[in-house]
Amino acid sequence: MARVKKQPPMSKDSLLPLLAEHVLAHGLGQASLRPLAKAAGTSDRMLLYHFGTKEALIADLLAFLAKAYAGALDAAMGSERAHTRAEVIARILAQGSAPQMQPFMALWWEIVAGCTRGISGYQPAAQAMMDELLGWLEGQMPADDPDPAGGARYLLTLIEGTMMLGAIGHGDTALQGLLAGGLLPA
Amino acid sequence: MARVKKQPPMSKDSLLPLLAEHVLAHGLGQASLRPLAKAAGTSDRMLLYHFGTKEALIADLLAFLAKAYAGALDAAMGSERAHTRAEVIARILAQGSAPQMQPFMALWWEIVAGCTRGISGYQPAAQAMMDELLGWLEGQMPADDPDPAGGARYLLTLIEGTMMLGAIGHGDTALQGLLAGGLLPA
DNA sequence: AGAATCATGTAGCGAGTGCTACATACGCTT
DNA sequence: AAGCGTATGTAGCACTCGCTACATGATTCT
Repeated sequence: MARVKKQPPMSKDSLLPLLAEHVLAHGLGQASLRPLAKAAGTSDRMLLYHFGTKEALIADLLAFLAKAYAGALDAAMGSERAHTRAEVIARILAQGSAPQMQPFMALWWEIVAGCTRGISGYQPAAQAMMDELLGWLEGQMPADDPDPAGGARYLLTLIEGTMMLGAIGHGDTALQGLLAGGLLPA
Repeated sequence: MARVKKQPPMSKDSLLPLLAEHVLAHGLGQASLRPLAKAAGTSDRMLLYHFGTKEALIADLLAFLAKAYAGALDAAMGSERAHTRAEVIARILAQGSAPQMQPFMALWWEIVAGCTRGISGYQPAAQAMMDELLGWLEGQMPADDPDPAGGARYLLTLIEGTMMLGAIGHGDTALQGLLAGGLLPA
């Protein structure tokens, strides 16, 4: 008789992608155990069995999302360097508004808000994501840039400011600023 | 017989400052009716009586907070202009980390997150606050600045990026960036 | 004075929350 | 085969959530 392996054994590793998908789609703030469990095809009971606590689950989930973000960045990143700082900015802004990055952007501000409230697990994830982005930026800096490390940090600051202004519907303001700073082609 | 005016008549206007205080102290995400009511010395019943709905209450509250933020900015702002863009940045960063601004900063990221999730009432409040800050910045630009309007937007973008990186514990990164951009004294 | 409107208190509803107790099936070791 | 630890289902607890029904003082209008 064909033995049916009813369940491939369900572990943190098998659950996290499904949980991440749900959180990316529906937000971190409203994520409660039962909807999360439903999205992962299991029960709240099982989530707590595997993660111990909702708090621990969220912490694990954020760490997973940070890794997922790194992967998405890798996938979206072009390999050849840019020639000017303006070109770097243009690329990353284009990439930041790409559809597959949109859920991450929505999640990002929830994570930042969580950081300021001191919720455990948020800050490490946020820092990991920023480290990743900064690393990518450094790799993208023009070969002849006089100060690639400082320049990358400068651009990162501008980019994050632009993203925030975009999030609240002030994107024009940021673009005008970048223009005035000579960081966008006129 | 001395007639006791038991209650000065409790209206939206009298409630909002107390509600705002509670939200600034404890965060917007966790704000639920009963704790809010307790902070305002009344009951959830009465909050709904005056505001109709929690959603309406939050919208009113955000509008009130935007005005309060404008007031706090006015109070904190020096009247004389700066002489260089770097000086403008230094002033606003100092002012942004002032103690009386701290609760607003904590609240700010919750509002941004709410904007990205499309929650009603968040975006107008966020835009009002940014308009206020941008207005202040324009007034602070050096008198001999070649492009005060564009420059203010450029600085605003940098400042908001710096604030965000500071919020997640990446403040050093932003400062190094500003340094590399020539916007901080070395 | 009587009536109507406003303001407030008490009590509760139905839904959702994180989490737990208990029972029980499965697979492995001995 | 016996026993045992791991994985899972069922039920529920105590609590909070936004909100509402109902009653009742207080104020104002006619």
